[in-house]
Amino acid sequence: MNTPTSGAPRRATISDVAREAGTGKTSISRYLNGELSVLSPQLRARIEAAIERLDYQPNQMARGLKRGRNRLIGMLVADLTNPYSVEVLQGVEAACHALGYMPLICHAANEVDMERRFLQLLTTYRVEGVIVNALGVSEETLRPVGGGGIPAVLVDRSVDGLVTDMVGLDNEAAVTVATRHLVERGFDRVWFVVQPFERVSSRRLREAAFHRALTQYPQVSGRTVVVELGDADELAQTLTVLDAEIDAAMEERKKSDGDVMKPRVALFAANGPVALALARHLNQRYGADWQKRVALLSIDDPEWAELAGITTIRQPTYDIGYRAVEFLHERIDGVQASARDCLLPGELIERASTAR
Amino acid sequence: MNTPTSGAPRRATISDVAREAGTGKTSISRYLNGELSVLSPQLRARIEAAIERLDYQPNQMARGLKRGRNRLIGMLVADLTNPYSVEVLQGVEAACHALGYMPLICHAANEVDMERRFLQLLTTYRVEGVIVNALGVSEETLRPVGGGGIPAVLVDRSVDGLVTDMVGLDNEAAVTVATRHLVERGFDRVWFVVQPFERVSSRRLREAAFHRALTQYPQVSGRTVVVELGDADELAQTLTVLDAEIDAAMEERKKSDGDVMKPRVALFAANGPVALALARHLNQRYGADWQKRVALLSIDDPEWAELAGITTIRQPTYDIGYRAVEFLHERIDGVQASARDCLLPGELIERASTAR
DNA sequence: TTGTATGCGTTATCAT
DNA sequence: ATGATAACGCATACAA
Repeated sequence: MNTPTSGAPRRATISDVAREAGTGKTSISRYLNGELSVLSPQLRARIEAAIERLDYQPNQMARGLKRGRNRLIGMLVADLTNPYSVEVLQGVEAACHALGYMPLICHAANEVDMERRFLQLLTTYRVEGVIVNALGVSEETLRPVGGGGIPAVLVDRSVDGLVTDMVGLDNEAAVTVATRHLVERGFDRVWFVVQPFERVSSRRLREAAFHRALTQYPQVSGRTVVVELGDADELAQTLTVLDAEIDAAMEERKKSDGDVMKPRVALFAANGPVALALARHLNQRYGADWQKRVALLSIDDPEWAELAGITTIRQPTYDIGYRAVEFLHERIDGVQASARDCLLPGELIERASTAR
Repeated sequence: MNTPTSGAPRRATISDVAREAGTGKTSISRYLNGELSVLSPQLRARIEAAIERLDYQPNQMARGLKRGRNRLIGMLVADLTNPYSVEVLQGVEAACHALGYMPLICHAANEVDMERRFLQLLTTYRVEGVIVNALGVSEETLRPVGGGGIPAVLVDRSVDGLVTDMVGLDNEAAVTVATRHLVERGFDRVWFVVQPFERVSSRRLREAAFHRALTQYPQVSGRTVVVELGDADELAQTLTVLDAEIDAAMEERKKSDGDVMKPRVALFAANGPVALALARHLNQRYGADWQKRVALLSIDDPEWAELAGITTIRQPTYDIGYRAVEFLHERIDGVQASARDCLLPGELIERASTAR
């Protein structure tokens, strides 16, 4: 019977090492912090040996306590379920690695309570800064960071009343490119599908950009549909209006001499989760060949997009995360610039859905 | 011009509060730790006010240092890109919340170096335990945990030579059910597709279970195909043998009087990532209606599975994460049982791909 | 009921 | 070149 040997045998401390090496703690500390030049080779060797023997590992907590900085930064993610977040995270991790930080990843799981709780928690752990992908609901819950609190940089969305650095997609450009693409491909009815956008800056920006872009193409009719994800039934309900439109377009095509196989209606999903919801719905309603009736284009480029063959705007997620940490790093080092916005360009990935 | 006000104004300490409230630090400490009964209402009020005024928040680092426990546990994830991991994570988070832990999430991104580095890092931060979804490559890198080190519980896979609790899917049962399902649905050529499995226990178990299950059905021909994900070209290369088999089966069907629309070949993906790779490949080679030629069944039930209509075995991911933390909690509390394995049952989700 | 003193594991200051 | 010693912010044994 295998019994994991128990009872943490209390880890060695710096004092233990000092005793083992027959010297004072100061020298050990010096050794640990790379002040090698001031140590005699012999002492240095003894220390090395002692550390080895005791398998000593310095206690970061104690270090942080003394120094006043613990190299911890918080990363608050709204929804890890969204591939976008995970990709950003990879950029964050890479940058942290490069800059010597340890990211404390927190997952709010789309719950405002969680967001608040984690922010508070991060604060008590004295992280040196936070990079937050906010739910965007209330500036109130973000009170501890930014302005008066610890340095913060926002990702993807900004929060009203909170003045901080932020890095995200250049929504205006992305939406413009995407819309033009649809028009050029011959779609004359474009529906922009988005979650409730009043309180989330990126959604709001995208929606606004969509309408602005449309003014360029008077021959195209466009509209915004707001969907509340999460409840599949309610979603289907909301989308009946869309279904009707699609059916109508198909009828028209059949009557005229148009190419029935080429859809005129395009759905423009404001982000990946919306796109997935749409694809599921359409797939269920029209079957596997739903793309013959509607085109689907989405901001965000999740893994399944290629499989489904939908056109997307891929965000520079990795860079977004990386830049965010760089910004934060500067702030932590005390840089005193005014709040900066870093807008990175997206990339149009054209796939079968909107092909000629 | 908005300039984020700078220079952390040094957070208030317990001493500050004591001074502000005109008392000693002990009382503050008592207040913080809920020893309210021992405080006079008046003092208590003064403390409350002082804390409020100074916006005081206890320093967890210092707390942990003193107490010897910081309520931190490490969560080492092999690959956050895999929806499985994220789902497990949600269970972990919920359990942590319930039990008063703060999970320190680390993402190894499939890199052994990262795994080692994070383990080391977690150790220096003196986490009270770790739950690890190991890469499984080497027991060596996991040396600091388990047996002699800090309490650990493994998720999804165990590691040779490392004796610890582990919780994951009941692979044997899952594969048995899945295989039987395929056979009952009339597939007589089943390919089990899996990543290199020698060193990853869950893959190994699944592969073995597949062959064991097959012995029940002599009329079915089955084989294992090993694929190395990540390199699409090499993958396609490897799968040519599969393509040939599929084509051949189709030919046979055409010649005989069988129903050409019903595939006889089924692919059994050992996990979600493999399934996605397969779907992409097939989609590219045979077009959107590839499911008419091959069926696809997968362990893991990612979001896109429903969209694609493939049959899956859904893992009880949330529970896995939750149980893992519970196990860890017991270990931290000093429970001295022998290493436990917790095998949770999967659930067959039948979709169009394998429908009659 | 309240406060004092000591120590957790480190680093920084100041001697030697 | 090396080593006492005093903090860091907090909790606790003990005294009052």
